[in-house]
Amino acid sequence: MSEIIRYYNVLLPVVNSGIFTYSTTLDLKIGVRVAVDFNRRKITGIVLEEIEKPEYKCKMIDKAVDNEPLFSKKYLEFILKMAEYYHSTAGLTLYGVLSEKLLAMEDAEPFIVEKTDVVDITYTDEQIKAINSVELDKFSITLIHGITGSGKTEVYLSIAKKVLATGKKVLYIVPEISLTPQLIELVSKRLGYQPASFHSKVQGKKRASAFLSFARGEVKFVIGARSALFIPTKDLGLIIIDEEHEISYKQDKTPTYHLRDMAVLYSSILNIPTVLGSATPSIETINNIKKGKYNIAELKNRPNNALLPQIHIVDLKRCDLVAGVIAEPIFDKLYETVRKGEQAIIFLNRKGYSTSLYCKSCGEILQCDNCSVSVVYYKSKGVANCKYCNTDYRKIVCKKCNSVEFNEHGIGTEKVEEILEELFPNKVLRMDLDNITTLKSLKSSLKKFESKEVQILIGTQLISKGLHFPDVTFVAILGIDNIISMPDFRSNERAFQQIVQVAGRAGREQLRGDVYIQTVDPNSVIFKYILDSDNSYYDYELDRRKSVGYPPFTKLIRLSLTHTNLDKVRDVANLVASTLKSKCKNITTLGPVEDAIFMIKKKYCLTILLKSHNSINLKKAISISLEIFEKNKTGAMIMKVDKDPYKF
DNA sequence: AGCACGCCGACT
DNA sequence: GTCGGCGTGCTC
Repeated sequence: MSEIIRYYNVLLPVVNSGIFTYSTTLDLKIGVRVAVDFNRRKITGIVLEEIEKPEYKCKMIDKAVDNEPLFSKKYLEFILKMAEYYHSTAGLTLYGVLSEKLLAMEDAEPFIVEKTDVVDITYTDEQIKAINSVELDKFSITLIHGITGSGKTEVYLSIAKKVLATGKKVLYIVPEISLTPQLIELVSKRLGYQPASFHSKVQGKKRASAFLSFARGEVKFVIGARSALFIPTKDLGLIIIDEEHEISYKQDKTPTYHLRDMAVLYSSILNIPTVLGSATPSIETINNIKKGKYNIAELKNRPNNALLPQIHIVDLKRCDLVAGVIAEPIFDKLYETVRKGEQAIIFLNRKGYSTSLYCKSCGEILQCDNCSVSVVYYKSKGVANCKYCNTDYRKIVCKKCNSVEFNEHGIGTEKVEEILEELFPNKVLRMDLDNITTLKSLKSSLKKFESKEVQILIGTQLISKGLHFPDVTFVAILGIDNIISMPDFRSNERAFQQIVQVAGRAGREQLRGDVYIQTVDPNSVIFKYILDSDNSYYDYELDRRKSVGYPPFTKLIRLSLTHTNLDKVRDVANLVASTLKSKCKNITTLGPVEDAIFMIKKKYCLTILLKSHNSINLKKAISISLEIFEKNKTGAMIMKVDKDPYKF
């Protein structure tokens, strides 16, 4: 008797649809991984469904990797819906969220969970109310809107413990790995064991082990970055998203998904709760609360009755600068803080020594050879660097007049460090992505500041959130004008969030904090709302977005076209835009326009922006665009479709 | 995205 | 006569 041949659709981590049919004599369950031959290479895919014998010829499955499904049906449904939402393909989406390597991994060491001592705390009434407001046995989204230092983490962990008690698993997502040393310690104290962590710095065997152990349900609690959402966790019962407003939750490269939105989608499919937390929620989330889609619980006080810091706006036009960098009133206050033996944080959103260099003889600004941006000067390394293509320029020569003498312009953290080190020797520490490259360097820097070995911490957004230092009483924000002046409809939201988050580092315990912000535009509307310290900012911003027709009141799609040949990419972009303008009158088509950074890595970048209230109309427009593009593109021309874009 | 095929210029 | 540059096309 001959064996029965079955046909399965297999999801492969490749572009185009990613769904291909293979035959086998095996009886396979949906969600098991299989090794197959695809276009002359061996890859691992996931069984999606059994189908009737197709008309075309299929290859045989080489072998089944798992006996029992590693991926649930709901997980696969999630990937398919995610692909649909972002106008992408299931194959490319899978490729983007799980590396081929991780997918192909056959076995890994079990993850070892280290036990720790449990330290319980008592909760405030507000915290108890927030904890009890989350319904645990069904889909719901709850925002914990708590001021900085109000103990949001304790609320998440208490909810997590309730879910863990039912045998289900918990995923805790944080925006940056920098938050985790202090956080992991706290989580261990509450749970009684070390949580597994999963992020880009966990690689190789450790990554495989964390992935597989969580997928098989052996690990109950994982702290991770964005990518952790895509571990096919067994019996997931709760997703926590800390700092839900963080823009780093939006992934730049394809698939350009937003972590928060995908967590909401996934938890609706799984029928489980998601808890969002922030002191400065995104406009999108506040709008969803107003529409009744999300719930909210508020924490308006700090547990130890610590007061929120006092905020002072300093007009740069009306005061002298110390070393050309820091407003004199801010410097005086810093001096006093150090003298009293307290600690200070100086926040500046630019790393390096100077943000640009210009020629002493002809005034030409030094630009990167491959990208249309000015290069950042690093005095300590003696190089100028382009942050887009990462080229280092060691010999710095003016392209226009061959001069080798340059002036610095625009201040970075390295320069602030140099100035303050001279004024306060051995009391200054700098933390940015240049000197914090490993978890070890992060931990040792944090320890230096925690132990009060140094009194002044200078840093970029790396230090803006989640860190808790009891003796910081003074915070200075130097570069807020850089954020406010960005040509982006979200720039004032970002400035608001940045100020409130950084300010929240001050006076978290007994000592009251002071926050000083220096700006050339003290009348900017943003400062009015920060000084008001209620939530009227959100009403103002929602009104403004509505009146100018921006998200969350419309949907945006950004088409970005790139190619080495400007004429060719411009022709195609013009053709796509003009076709949309004539064929899709029910949406607004803007552009094409040259990007703010017109050339990156020798490729020209053009943007077409699509805007509409109606996602079906947008969907139609995208398929028309893709069709026109595919017909007319030449060579390696790329058109990226970015739904709900964050960068312009 | 890979990967191979194929067509043309440069070099032994 | 052959090596290899990269434009083109395909993947059950």
